[in-house]
Amino acid sequence: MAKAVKNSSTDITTEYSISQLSKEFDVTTRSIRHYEDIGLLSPTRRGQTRIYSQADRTRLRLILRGKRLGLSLEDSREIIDMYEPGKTNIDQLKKLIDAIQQQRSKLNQQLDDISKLLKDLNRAEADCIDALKTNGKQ
Amino acid sequence: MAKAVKNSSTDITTEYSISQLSKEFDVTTRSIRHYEDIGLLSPTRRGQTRIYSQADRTRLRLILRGKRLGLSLEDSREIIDMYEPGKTNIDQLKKLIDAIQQQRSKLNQQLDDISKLLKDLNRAEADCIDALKTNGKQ
DNA sequence: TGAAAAGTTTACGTTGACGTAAACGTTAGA
DNA sequence: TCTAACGTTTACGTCAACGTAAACTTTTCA
Repeated sequence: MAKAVKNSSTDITTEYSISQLSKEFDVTTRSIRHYEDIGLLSPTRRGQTRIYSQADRTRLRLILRGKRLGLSLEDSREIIDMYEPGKTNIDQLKKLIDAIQQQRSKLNQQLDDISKLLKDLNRAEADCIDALKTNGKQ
Repeated sequence: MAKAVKNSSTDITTEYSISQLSKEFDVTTRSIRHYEDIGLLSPTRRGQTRIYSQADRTRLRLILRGKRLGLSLEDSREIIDMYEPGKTNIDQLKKLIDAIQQQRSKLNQQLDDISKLLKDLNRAEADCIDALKTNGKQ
C-alpha cells in the first residue's frame, strides 16, 4: 500500500511497487520494466522485487510527459538528465545549456503548431455546428 | 518549377512534383509515397508521375504538423478528415464534434505539459549558469 | 493451508513508420 | 546522342517501443 506521505520535499521514505505506479500512471508493468531495461529507471530491490522511490516516480512521470509530447525515450533521457545535479564539468554544462536551448525552441514550435491546430479545430467545429443547424431544419 | 501563384483562396491550378514537396517540407519522397500508400494523400497522375495539388500540399503540411506534435499517422488521418466538407450525415457530424472535443482536450494537456517542461528547462538552465559561475571563479 | 494475486526472468512476436536497394522508364540539356 | 536528374514499382530490412506467452517464485489472506 502507498505509505502516508511525510510531505518533505525530498521524501526519502515513500515507496511504490511496480503495480502501484502502473495503476497511477495508467501504463503497463511491461513498459515500466522496459524503461528500466534501457536505463531510464533504476529502482532498488528488496530480494528480487523492484522498489520505486519518490525520485523513480518523478522520472517515470517525466518519461510519460515526454511521450505525450511525442518525444522518443532517448529524447526523454536527455531531458531527464538535465535535472540531475551531478554535472560538475564545465564543458558538459555548456553542452547542457545548448541542449536546453534546442529543446526550448522545439517546444515553442510545438506551441505554435498547437495554437494553429486549435484554431483549425474551432473552425471545423463551427462548420459542423452550422451544418447541423442547416441540416436539422430541413 | 513552381508555378506563379494566382492567389485565389481555392487555387486549383498550382501543381507540385514530389521532389518539390520533399524539399519544401524537408521530408523524403519515400515518406510522401508512404503517406499515399496508407491513403493519406491521393495525388493525381500525369502518365504515372504524381501531381500534387494545393490541397495535397495542405494535407501534407497537416500530416507533418501532426508528426511534430507526436501524433500517429492514424491520428492525423482523423484530424485531417475533420477538415473535409463532405460530411452531410448528422450522426457523423455529431461524432466529428465529439472527436474535436477530444483532440482539443488532448492539445490542452499538451499545452500544460509544455509549460511545465519549459519551467523545468528554465530552472535547469539557471542551475547550469549558476554552476558555471561558481566553477569558473575558483 | 492453499489458492489467488503479484512478482520475476527469458525470449520471441508485432506494429508503425519509414530506409534501402534493385531494376526500370522518361525527360532535359550540353 | 547520351548521360544526369528525376520519376516509377516492388520488396525486403530496420528500429523503437513495447505485447505476449511461458515458466517460475513469493506474498497475501479467507
